[in-house]
Amino acid sequence: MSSPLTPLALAAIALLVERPMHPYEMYQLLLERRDGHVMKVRAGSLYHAIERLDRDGLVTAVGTDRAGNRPERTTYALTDAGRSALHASVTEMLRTPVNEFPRFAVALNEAHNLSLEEAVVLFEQRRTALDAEISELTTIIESARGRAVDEAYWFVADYRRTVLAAERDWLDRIIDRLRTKDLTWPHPA
Amino acid sequence: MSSPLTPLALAAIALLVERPMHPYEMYQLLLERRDGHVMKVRAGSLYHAIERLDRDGLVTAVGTDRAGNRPERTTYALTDAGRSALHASVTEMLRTPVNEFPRFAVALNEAHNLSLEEAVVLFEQRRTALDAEISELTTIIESARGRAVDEAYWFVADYRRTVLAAERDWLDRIIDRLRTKDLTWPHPA
DNA sequence: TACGGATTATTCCAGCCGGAATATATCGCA
DNA sequence: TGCGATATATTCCGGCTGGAATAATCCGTA
Repeated sequence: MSSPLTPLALAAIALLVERPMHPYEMYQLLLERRDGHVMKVRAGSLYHAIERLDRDGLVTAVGTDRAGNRPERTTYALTDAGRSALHASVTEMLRTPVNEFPRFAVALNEAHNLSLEEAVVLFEQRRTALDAEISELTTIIESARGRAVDEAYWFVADYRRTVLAAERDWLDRIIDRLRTKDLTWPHPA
Repeated sequence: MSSPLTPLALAAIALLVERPMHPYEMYQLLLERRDGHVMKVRAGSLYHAIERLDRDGLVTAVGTDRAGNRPERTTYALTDAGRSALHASVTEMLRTPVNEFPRFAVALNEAHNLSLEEAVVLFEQRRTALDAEISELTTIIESARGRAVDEAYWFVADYRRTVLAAERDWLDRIIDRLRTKDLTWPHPA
């Protein structure tokens, strides 16, 4: 019926599987659980996402409460349609790879606008930055292992690390081949 | 001054390095050169992008011509500011890795909402689809090699293939571990 | 030569995102 | 007890994307 759920919409629905809550509570939980590593978590976007879910009948307002004179908080609950949408979305997103056009590929495609020397330096800098990210992910993974968390809750970190490591290794090969002039480069700009 | 160039804006500027042209001509060239493999090429977005580049002084209208009674076509040329912006953007995009939050990672993060059996099937289907994409990329690479094109013009395909292969290998390991129950899965929904 | 379909070329609109603005309440501390 | 800083909670607005609408011309063909 509707287009596939946006990441934030999916996350919101997944939280409502646990229990009804209001948007700001979801926002806090997403930050606490470090979902920011996997998607962009912005309060503004979250409110918009929930508004759409409500409009489309995937969640429903179950009441408002008010603490002090703060704005009313609307509590939302999951509907059956929402539960199906979660299942359908996750299924589809796992099953089908889609090219999401990473910016790095765009840059590679235009890299010939730079000189070979410039490119080598930039590739080296990227390589270093990737190593740092990979280390961070390793720390996260070790910590989760230590706390004996079910692997299904953190294997996304292992996935990310694997892919980043592959990019780093590719960069290493390219840098080496650029240095030895094994890889031909067009006349610099 | 302005925020980093969008992929389409970058591509437009890169085309104007060759010679001045009008938007539709850029659009055709982008399709011809298969830039659609690296970014989303939509005519509507391209016109918007060029409008912004013009507003920001990175390109400038150098005249209009008219063939028959068709709408006037405005030809654009690159400015010095545009040339610098191209260089700066490519430099920055090559140098600094940014997490772009791939949808697959989002789905992995919510995969525990499915049963282990469902997940295995979906992972297998994804694995198969990835193999097909990898083959396609290999064909493209072989063809470019055969035509002795400078490698800098197609190494983005090699990059994509490398990353996809890493994802496939990761999936293979996960599928195997799920089958042998080596990887623990939370109580299914 | 009349017609339909593809090509050429651009504009428009609705949707999503995200930074900023807004407004109140609470807490630490001097 | 008064003050600023931070947390709570939501709304707003501007920007980018992309599908659809629009419109004229060209081309093949019957």
